[in-house]
Amino acid sequence: MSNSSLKSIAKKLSLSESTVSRALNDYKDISQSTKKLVNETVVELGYQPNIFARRLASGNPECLGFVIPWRDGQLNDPFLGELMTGMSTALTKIGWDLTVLVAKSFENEVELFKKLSVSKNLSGLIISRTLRNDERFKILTDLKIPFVAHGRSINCSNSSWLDVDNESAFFDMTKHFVSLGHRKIAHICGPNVYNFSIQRIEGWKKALLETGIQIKSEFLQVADLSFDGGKIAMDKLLKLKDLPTAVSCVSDTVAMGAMQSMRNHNLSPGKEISLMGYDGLELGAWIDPPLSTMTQPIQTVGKNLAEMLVNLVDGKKKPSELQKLVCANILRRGTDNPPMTTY
Amino acid sequence: MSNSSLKSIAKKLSLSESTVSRALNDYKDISQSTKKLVNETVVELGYQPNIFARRLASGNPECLGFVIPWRDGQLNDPFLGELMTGMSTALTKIGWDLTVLVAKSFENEVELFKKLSVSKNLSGLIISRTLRNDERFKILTDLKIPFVAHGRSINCSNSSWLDVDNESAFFDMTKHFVSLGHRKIAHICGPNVYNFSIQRIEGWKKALLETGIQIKSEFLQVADLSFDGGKIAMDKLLKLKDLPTAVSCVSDTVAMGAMQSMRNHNLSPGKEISLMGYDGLELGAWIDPPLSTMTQPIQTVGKNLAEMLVNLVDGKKKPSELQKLVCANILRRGTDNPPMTTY
DNA sequence: TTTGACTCCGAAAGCGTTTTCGTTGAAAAT
DNA sequence: ATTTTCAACGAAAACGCTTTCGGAGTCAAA
Repeated sequence: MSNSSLKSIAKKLSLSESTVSRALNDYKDISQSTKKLVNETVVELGYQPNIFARRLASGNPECLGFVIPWRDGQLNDPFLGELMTGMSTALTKIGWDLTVLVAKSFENEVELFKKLSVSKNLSGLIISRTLRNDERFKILTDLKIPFVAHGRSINCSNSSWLDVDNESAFFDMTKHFVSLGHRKIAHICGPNVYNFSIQRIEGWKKALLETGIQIKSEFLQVADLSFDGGKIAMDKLLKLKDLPTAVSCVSDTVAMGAMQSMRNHNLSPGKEISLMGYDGLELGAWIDPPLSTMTQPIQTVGKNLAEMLVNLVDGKKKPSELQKLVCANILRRGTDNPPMTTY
Repeated sequence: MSNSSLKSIAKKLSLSESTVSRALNDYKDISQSTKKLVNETVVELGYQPNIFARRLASGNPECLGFVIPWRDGQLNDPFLGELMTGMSTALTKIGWDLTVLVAKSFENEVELFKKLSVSKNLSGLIISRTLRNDERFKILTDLKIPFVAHGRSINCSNSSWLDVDNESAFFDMTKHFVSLGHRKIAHICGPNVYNFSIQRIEGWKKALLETGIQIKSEFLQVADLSFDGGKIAMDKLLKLKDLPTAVSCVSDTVAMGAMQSMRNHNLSPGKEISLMGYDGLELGAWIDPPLSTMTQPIQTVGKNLAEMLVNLVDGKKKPSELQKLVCANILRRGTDNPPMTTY
């Protein structure tokens, strides 16, 4: 039971090991009847292949690496669990493994890539937190390491990626404010090193443009992707003579900082000024008032990322053929309301 | 460079592969001089061993599995990233891998254990979210799978674990309230299926006992480990004729629910009633007023967990010799203050 | 009848390590 | 001078699977 090998199955069926192996791997030069026979004895003996022998012989590590994002020291990504669960469930189905890698810095990450390219311990890599101009795309491509990125970059057209449609998400959010009656809609964006920052700004702008609202440059504030960043940015907005009635925030964290700033100015979030975040953090529901936001199906994203990478490794698809955009959805909680005075 | 093997090193040094292998593994029947020579050519050729060949031959997977906690559907554990980073950094040092496993249910988890015990793909397991009476301890022991638990259980004395000293943490928290002048100190605990719930209650009780404060049963409220759970529990506390002046909460999440309840009753958290959470969630600092809490060094915990398991796998220690208690520290933010009226 | 095509399977050579066991030569002991 | 000891290394068999190649057998086409 515990130590069943190809040999034991072969002996039991009076077949050769190679036939059994090819039967298990669904080779076409094995008859259906023996395949059936082999599969039956496999379950009977509780056979599980030795993955290390298989990986050694086949040259395929059957193992995907997920590079834990390190930037900003913001390791406490609440989505990691869900994301990795999605990946893992997709992989266990086909008997592959998911291993995690950490890089403490950019240099560290590149060094890790180089090591991997010679050791070939991993079939492919999933990277995340992509930058506007992310060198990793070129580096990994040059090193011939198959990878798919969670997020896009300026130079990702020949690579494989999965991303949220940031632009349409913030287009939708802004349009939502418009439909509530808002006309003075500000946006707190993130640092422009991040690709999604730029795209989210674009979505906001596009919605205003389409609605015929003039884009006022003072209504666009850059913030660090942190609570304090959001607070500082909102402070600036509140110094304007002509205040916005709604604020679209690049992330929930930033939005919560913005809410803090509003309270400091004796304003009630969602009352004098509406606001929305992005990410769908659960904790946004725990504050008062609960933060409206936008969500995405993280677990599905993880599953897709893994599946895309497997297809890439198997050579079934080219990187440029594996690009996927998913949608975010508005989650109304409490901070998106009609303006108090209509203009 | 890319395809250097033991053979290439052996050829270059006019040694046999076996000698090179033993030199690399620091066998004592290899002279210091050749060891030095081998190690030099290793860096020169950029040699990296094929881990699959090594794992096949040695029979040691050199790979640890981390079972992602699934209970409560509460996958969004903000600590996962840090925890796994700690584990991974400890493992990369010795060339081991960390792979993640997910189980959707208890049955699913047991099934996974059984598979692992025959496939032997992993050297050992790290489990977390331990229950008061956690069957996994016995199951894994019976299956002879080396493991270390993040958290204790009633039957863990012969197993390896690492846990926070929950009792002294809540002892400290309660004593802290006492030193601020509080005498009416309630505790919102978690479901008693969790081991830490019981221990935290003990800490609270012990501190009251030592201070000579009578323990009132109505000052102990059970709550689900969620925002809503905390809210409901606090609602009950606020129905008492004799209100507490301080509330010790089993977790930050619960504490935030409690704060919501207080606001609903027109009470300001940290003013009429002080309260503290536990976990050190960053977001506790983002709300108003910022939540006082207790923290622990998660990354170190992850590192320790991995190191303990490696020692266990190597057979250097017995499970019962690998048990570690770490301390949590008070983090004052804003909700722990002296009582408004002294008694 | 011969040739060819096709199906199904076995033999055997890997994959790159580890590890046991035996051997060699030199130094130490007798 | 002979034996014993010991340090340092090589030979070779594993580890359990994959994959190429060729061969046997069957059947239809020539």
